[in-house]
Amino acid sequence: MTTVIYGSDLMKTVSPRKEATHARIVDTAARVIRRAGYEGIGVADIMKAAGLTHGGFYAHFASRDALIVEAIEQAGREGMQTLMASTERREARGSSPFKALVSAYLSDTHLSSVETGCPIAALVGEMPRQSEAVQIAARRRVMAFIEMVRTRLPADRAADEAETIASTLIGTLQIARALGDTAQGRAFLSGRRRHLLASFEPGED
Amino acid sequence: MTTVIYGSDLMKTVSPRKEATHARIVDTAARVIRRAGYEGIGVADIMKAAGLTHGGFYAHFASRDALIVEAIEQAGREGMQTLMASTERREARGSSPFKALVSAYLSDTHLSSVETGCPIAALVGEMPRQSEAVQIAARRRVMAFIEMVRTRLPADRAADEAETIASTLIGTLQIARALGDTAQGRAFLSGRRRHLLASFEPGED
DNA sequence: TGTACATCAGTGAACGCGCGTTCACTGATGTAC
DNA sequence: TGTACATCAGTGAACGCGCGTTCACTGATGTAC
Repeated sequence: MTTVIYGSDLMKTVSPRKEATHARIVDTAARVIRRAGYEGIGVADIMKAAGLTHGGFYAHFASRDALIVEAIEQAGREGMQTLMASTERREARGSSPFKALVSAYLSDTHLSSVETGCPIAALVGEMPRQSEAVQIAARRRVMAFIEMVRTRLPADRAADEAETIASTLIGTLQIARALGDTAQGRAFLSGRRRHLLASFEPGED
Repeated sequence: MTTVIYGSDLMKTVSPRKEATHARIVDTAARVIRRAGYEGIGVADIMKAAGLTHGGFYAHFASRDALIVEAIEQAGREGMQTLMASTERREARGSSPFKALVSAYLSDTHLSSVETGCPIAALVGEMPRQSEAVQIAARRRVMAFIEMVRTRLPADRAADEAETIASTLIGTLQIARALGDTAQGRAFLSGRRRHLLASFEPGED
């Protein structure tokens, strides 16, 4: 009778070399999964992109699904960091926290950089079709995103507006990307950006 | 030198029986594609579900991709009809056109019925990865949805608000579905529904 | 410091399977006289 | 109305291919004395 804790490294010591390789595979997968989707992430392709052969995969992960779980967590962390960096640059230039967030999320840069951008916008539609373990990891990312939006809401807004704003941001980016990284997609995005910034905090900044 | 018009039946007469079979395959595909995604739609599975064997497929479609194009068009028509029916029932009970639309789109019924619901919410995230022909068909559905929202906007709202509302509706439904057809997903959905209905047309109806 | 051995990360061939597509065919339906 | 033939919708075996996974192996790194 043993207790198994998924994703934990309890009772196992891993060499620094193996740890680095593992991180390299996950980093690669975190990029590929956003570009190509849950079904576009193949074991052999990922390993090749990480400079390895496919046979070694199962020394690092119990299954393809286990990699996907780690890839989502990594993509979530990385996407949030990138977004925060972009948001803070805008704040430094004088935007309010909320406006900085909206214009960072709905920026042309974010439109083009699917691989390094928000994994929720890239993957939310496919989430209901994933295994339970993957869904749990993905839901955590959704909740984290909503909480981040909440911390940046203007003071006069009700806290439960965060969920609606989060939905709007994600839906808008997805539609803009569906229209293409073209004049049409960029026009859609900038129209929504202007409109959202104007409807919140009117007359300010 | 001949002019080929894709998707057209020009110069070809098709028997009523074959036409009916064709429609049956497309109907099946339009449901499966919303549930299982672009990659979840397999030639053999679709044919089996339509009561046929897979070999006959290519008498009806030039390729799997050609089926997908027709499936999107069918899903778009069907999803829009279903939504309009549900919206009009709400109008008949006294809702404004806009409120009726929002509460129909963000209804618990729509949350559960992926197979017969809005194909944009089901598929928009995968659109950028599709063939050009599929993307064109899908973009047309997106534009049609936005135009439908526009016709139902409250009189005091700027016409360009339709794009933002459409994005919010689609993003909200997707996130609710990602949270699951459970208490959590339904709570998310009803919270957004209430919030949206309150923020538009405040004090009315 | 040097030798002998154990451990371990990564290799590459092989597996079974399901996919999209092709094609020779069959049996039912439609047409000509 | 009946017969002979042509057309045509759908069948089912077969194809080449790429997938996730397994496994015996190799060569490099670490450890003991």
